Amino acid sequence: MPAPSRTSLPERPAFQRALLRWYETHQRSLPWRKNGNPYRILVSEFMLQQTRVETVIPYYERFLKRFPSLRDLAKAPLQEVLKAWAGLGYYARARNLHEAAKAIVREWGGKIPRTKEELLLLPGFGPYTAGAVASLAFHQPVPALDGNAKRVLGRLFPEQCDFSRMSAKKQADEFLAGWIPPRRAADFNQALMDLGAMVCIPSSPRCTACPVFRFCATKGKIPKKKRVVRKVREEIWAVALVEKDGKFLLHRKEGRGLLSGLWQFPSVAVEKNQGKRGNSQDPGKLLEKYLREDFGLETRIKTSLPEQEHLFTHIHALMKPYLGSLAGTRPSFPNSGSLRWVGASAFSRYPISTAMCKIAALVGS
DNA sequence: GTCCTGAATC
DNA sequence: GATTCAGGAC
Repeated sequence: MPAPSRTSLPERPAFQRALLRWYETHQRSLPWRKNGNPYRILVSEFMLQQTRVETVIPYYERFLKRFPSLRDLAKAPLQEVLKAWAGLGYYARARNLHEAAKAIVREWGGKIPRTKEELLLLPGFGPYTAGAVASLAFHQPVPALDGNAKRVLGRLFPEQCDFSRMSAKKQADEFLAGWIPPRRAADFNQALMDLGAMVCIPSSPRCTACPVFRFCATKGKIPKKKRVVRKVREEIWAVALVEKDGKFLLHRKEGRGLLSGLWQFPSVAVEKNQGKRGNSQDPGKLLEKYLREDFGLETRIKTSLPEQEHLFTHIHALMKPYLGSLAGTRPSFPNSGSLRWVGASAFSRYPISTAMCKIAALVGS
């Protein structure tokens, strides 16, 4: 393969010195940076996928108290892991982290693999997370390009690191590999990310505070970011608050889709174009039908409660909550694995999404 | 395309 | 109050 282009680029040692010197005095003080513990770094990197530092910190602290070691995490039930994750979003990350911990115990004797290639084989590890753990925890000289670092490189070296081009992604990775000081890989990668977070910010970068301004090709000129037009679909969810003796029916969502593994009040999607040609779309009736067919429960859905809205990346959900009760003469009282009667004060013992917490709040929690 | 949430900004 | 933004893996 051709060597990365090194023509018309700054002296690497000078660039590295400038960046590392800045990092020594300006680095962010983050809980997972305190003692270089690979497990703590691994947990933080999973939480930091698609999630901002300030959001992660309280979850991180609680998670580490609950699962102090990789083996603690590996032997815990998924439900416990999800409970510690509830509210943080992107719950596949929690599943992947749990699966990865189990795989590391099973296949690596509980020792986190040290190389990017080995880490990439584990669930939930993509190029960034594998590079981050390999470099930050094990000081391997490999790239770890998060959104911040990509923006920094895209501005510093737009020719070599044009991340708008798909084909250039690999090229940029190889380019960066040649710039990592072999003995300071962790500091160098973190310096790029911190620079992106604090100085080379998305809009109005603070170029006067930049330690590598003299190496920068664009001098803060913001490259036009491609507008990501994502289409959001509107959904209406009928949500059943079935009450019995002060307890409510909770249901664990199965599968691998949206909010799977988390507990919710039994819900069904309602067609939007209701009312036309009498296609029975009364939310209450739909819920009764759903509860009867899927859980064998005869219920009476009654009062409607105030609608709640929740916005996901790709779904704009309007939740219509209804109070209901059991109707059958037989006391059907399912407390199976995925169906429970739970008092409002005990909701917090279950992993419940932020969306469903809005519903839970209606009946006091 | 699917998967989430909270903060920033209009 | 509604929209945008920020952040990776599969």
